[in-house]
Amino acid sequence: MTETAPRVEVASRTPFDFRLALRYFRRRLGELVDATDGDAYRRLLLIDGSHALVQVRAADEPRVPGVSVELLAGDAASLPAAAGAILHALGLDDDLDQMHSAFRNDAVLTSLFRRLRGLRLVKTQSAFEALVWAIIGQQINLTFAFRLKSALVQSFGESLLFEGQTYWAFPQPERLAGADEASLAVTGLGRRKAATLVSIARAVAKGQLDLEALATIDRGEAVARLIAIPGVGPWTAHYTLLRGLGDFGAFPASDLGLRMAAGRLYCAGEPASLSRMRQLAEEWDDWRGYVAFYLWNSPAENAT
DNA sequence: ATCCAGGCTCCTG
DNA sequence: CAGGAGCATGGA
Repeated sequence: MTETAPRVEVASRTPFDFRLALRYFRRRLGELVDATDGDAYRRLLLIDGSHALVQVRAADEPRVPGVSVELLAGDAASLPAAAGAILHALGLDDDLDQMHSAFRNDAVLTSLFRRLRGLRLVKTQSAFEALVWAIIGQQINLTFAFRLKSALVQSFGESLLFEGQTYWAFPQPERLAGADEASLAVTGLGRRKAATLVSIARAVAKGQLDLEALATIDRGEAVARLIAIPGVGPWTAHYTLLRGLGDFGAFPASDLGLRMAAGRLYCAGEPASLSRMRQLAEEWDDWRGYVAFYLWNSPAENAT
């Protein structure tokens, strides 16, 4: 079975709590791409065009924080790349100590960091994945957004059957580029989002749009380029930079969930106003996006 | 039917 | 640049 699966240990900076990452992946039932199985996270990656199904668990030795990455299926040669992808996605190199000390005089954030100690910003496997997910999630409730994502994944993503379970990779732009807008709209996306997704997928597939390269330029310029795409606004642009490219200074200030969570911490439960959000973002400075991820993971029932 | 949901666009002051 | 009116598309 899996006893002989190639595997590698990947170390993390401290603090790190794998259970919080797992909880994030489990936040909605029916998630196909980021799969969980008990205490394990499983994901089908495409590495150099071939399938690599990885299983991630907390490191065996709890005194050394990190994860073990096992290759359940695929070419053993792809294990290092897979481990690197997981390291990045789980944010194991993010310097939480630096963030903690930057806000050591901020009682609210210090309490939030303590409550979610070891939580790291979960990144997507590509900027394209974050952008597509953001577009799907615009102005609809999250439950419905997850359903739409599943439909998209099952139509355009590659899959692998392993031990009776089907695992899905997030759709490649090349595949989505060939989609028929009309039939995409039928799945509930709506004409506008369908058109936006297909046009982005085509631009990426043709090499006209290099989303990963946005990480190498000025944030303002990156946002401007994303917003130039019809159907992409500031919220989508910032979400993409944050979750897709790990730009901790990106911040979707208008996000409803953020405004609610910030409201619980700062505004007596009322959703924080946009101007308040901007003010908080100023305080949070280069860590504003990372703080946002903490807020998203700070549900009402956990509020102090 | 009515209001809401992890917005976007266009139009005003 | 801030604030507001439509707009789209299902859910509860």
